[in-house]
Amino acid sequence: MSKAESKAPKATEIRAIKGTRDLVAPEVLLFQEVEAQAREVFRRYGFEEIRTPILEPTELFARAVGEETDIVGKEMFTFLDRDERPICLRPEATASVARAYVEHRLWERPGTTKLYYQGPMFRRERPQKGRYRQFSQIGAEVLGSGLPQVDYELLEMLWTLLRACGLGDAELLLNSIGCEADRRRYTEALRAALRPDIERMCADCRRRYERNPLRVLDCKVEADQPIIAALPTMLDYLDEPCRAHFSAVRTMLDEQGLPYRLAPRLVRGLDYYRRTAFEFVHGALGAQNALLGGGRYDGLAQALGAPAQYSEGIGFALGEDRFVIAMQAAGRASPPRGIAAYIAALGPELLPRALRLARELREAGLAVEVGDAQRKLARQLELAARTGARSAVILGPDEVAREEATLRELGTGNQRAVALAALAGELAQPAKAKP
RNA sequence: GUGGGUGUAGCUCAGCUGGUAGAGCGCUGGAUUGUGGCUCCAGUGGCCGAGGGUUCAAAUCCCUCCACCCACCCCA
Repeated sequence: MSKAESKAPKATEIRAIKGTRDLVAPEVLLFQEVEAQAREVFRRYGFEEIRTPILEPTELFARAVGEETDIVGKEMFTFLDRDERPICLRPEATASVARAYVEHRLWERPGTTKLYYQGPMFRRERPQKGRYRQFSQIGAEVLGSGLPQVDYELLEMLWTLLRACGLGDAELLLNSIGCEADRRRYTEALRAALRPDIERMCADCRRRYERNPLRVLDCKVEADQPIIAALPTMLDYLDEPCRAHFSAVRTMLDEQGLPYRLAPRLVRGLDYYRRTAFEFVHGALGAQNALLGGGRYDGLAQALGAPAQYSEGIGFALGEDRFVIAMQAAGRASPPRGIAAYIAALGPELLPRALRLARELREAGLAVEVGDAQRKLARQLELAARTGARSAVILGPDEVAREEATLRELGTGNQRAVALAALAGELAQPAKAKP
């Protein structure tokens, strides 16, 4: 290459779009881990997977999540399709699941509908720790039952999942935000209680006072706290059915010994929530401390076209990106690569034999890596050790002449001659012994 | 959308009051012929985020822009 060429201006590097990122090892292994644990736990609780489109009509979220919410109002990636219809990248999946529930009349199938999902969601917010414009959620929804026991079982399932992932030290915050009428009465009560003090509160609270007084409750400004502490609590405004429902859920949690903290100030941001609302928080997450949130949304399915008697629902969404941060903070290590054997052939003329051996071992179910046969043995062994292989299979002219290989355990350095035909069996042993 | 912080080799960072760049790790090769994780040696690699200004001279001072991070709002 000439100097002129090397000095040519470099094309500007193409980079991932703001708020999106590439996930590679070791991080991606933890994502796989959460997903695997979730699948297993969900299976035990009778959930089946649903895969809904990433693209949806914008209208769906406007109707289900609420026109006035931040998510719909300013955070959706929405655009006009070629036929001029507004479509968007889904900002969450509960609305999609409810849409599918209605579209396929899933209530006509026997039993309660229990569905889980996993996949990317999109919100156009300013990125920060644990918050991305494309992020992954795992969630589950129970549709067609309003029994308190369903709420209880869902929370129990979540505790199981958290523990399986090493996050048993998370905290469950629990509240009931009542039904629509309760919320209206409470909102009025809040406004009335705030009226004398509102001028002394922070600018955000003054704005919330107008738009959504419930939000005043989770204001973090120190000076406002005494005022907030004196405000009436939602729980005093629940009507009898809502109060009974909430009390039944709490009784079950107490009976079964599952911990939670009553959080009368916990408010959910999406319009469709009713009654039970919850959040699991974890200390490792900085400002975005919600690992997972959810609640009951009776009536959502009806708003999308389901018959009233089948429109009860409850679900949650778990932020995988945040979950993984918490797992790392909890010292959860990524699982090792698990290469069973690294084949080191000595010289290019032995490469075909090495490839054949690798093929046989792989057919036997073993993870195998083949080294560069032109490199000297020391180098190949070094790479073998550093890629995390459990053992090296040395294939030199001497060994091959006897239809053998030298099997070297990389942890201990012990090695011995093994017949090529017996290698698969030998390599499979330690894997079985592993916990 | 608003605030604050940071931008120097692939990564983590040094470069004081201006004189066109360094370390550690990594990567490549070597320390006699087939044995790694240690050590030693050598090599590789940077228009010092971009553009403009001040100056004899700028990674270092000034301005603008951009990117990333953190926080607010809100949420998973």
